[in-house]
Amino acid sequence: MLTNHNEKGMYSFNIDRFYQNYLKGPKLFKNREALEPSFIPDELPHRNLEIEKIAGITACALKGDVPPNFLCYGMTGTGKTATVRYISQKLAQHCSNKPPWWVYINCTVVSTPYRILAHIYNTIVGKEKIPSTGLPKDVILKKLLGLFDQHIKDSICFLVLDEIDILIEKKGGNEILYNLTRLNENLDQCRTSVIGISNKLKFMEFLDARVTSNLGEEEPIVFHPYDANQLYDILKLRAEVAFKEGVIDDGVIKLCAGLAAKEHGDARKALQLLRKAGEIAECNQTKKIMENHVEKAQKDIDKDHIVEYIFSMPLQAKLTLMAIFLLSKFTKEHIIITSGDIYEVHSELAQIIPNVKQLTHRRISDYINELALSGLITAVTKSMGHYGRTKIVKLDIEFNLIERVLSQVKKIKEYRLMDYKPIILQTDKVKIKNMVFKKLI
DNA sequence: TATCCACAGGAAATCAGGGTGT
DNA sequence: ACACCCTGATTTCCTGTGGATA
Repeated sequence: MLTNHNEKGMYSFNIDRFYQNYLKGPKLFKNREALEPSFIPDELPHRNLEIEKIAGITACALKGDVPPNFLCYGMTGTGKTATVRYISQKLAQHCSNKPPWWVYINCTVVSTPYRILAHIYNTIVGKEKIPSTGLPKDVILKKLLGLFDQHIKDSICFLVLDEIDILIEKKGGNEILYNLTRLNENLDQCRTSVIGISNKLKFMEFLDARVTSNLGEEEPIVFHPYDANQLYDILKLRAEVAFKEGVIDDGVIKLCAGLAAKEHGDARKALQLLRKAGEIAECNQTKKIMENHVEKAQKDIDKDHIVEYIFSMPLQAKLTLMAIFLLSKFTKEHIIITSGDIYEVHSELAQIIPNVKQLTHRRISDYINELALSGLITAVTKSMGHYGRTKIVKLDIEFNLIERVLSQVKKIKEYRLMDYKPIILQTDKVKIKNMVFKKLI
């Protein structure tokens, strides 16, 4: 990422010269898409066992029979989605009559029962026929059944539910899965089959017994993380497609593979690393991708994730983070920040910005948990004995980075919150409490 | 040893904002 | 205009709790 100049205007970036030089520089990429997560290569190394199993389960679709529902487990970047997509391509190639339909549903994006039904319907029709809200669920289900029989006559439709675990956490999740897994009972002309893809191995425990029996007809297929050597093979193949000849050495690919292997063998991450390294090298106008580009890429990716994540949070979550930031900013010693403090400061901030509601303890508590889950902060519940039970919160990423990101948030900039000193910190309340707490810890 | 603090965090209710069909 | 639907954010109500202190 290129640095923007800040409000003090010390650094200014000449975009025209940058583009001119960039165009003059060497071109490293041949086919950048090959490093995208959506890209399906001609072969998937080290997933033979999984491919074999899924092919076995789904083969009967070729003869017009209904494949059983099944599940794929494995951590992010272990090739679950890619394998399923790969199978779908191959199946279509070998189908003599009507190839099966495939509807992909990413449950992080399409995350409610209503929207899943609407998404399936709209995908099959190819148009936005069902509105984003408004109709009763059972009405849509009926419409969908009608559509299946009409539109997919004498064929099979695979419903792929990616990140299916997200669904279970929400209310109505079990119900929609139950409905989807027994669609066939209400269909005459067409048959459906559900493929669930999950990151969490434990998610079956949260399923209803009725759903488990529908979905667990087959042994789940487990995708194990890649090791460094396997990641190397994957990267090597993709790099050959993505980069021009001689642009990247084996050593650099090995480095990417090694770094990604440390993070539970995530192939998606490895590919991202490789692409970013290529982009950095291209920006630097070097002819080859070097190891230092990979190192820089690694740092950039981490930072980009953080920045992107913070920007994507709702305003109230940003203000909660802001409260934590201010608490750590205005206290010289290493102070102990509790959920109570955060609530107080957040309330102050909410009063400064018009049309921002002051939230309850309960809600702030949830936001703190979300921030902790995302890795921006650490929050540990601790009992202070007579002084009650609370959460002790600590910022977990670079102070400067948080400062930089938060200061770009519109409302925070508009109301000059970066320099705001919370009233609670102007009293001795926090200080006194901290003296007691420090002794206890 | 009972007490009591300052919350944690689950469950259900409520509200607002998007929509529908009649 | 009206009754009703779905969703996401938040509130309300609630019970639970670790351990210093009286």
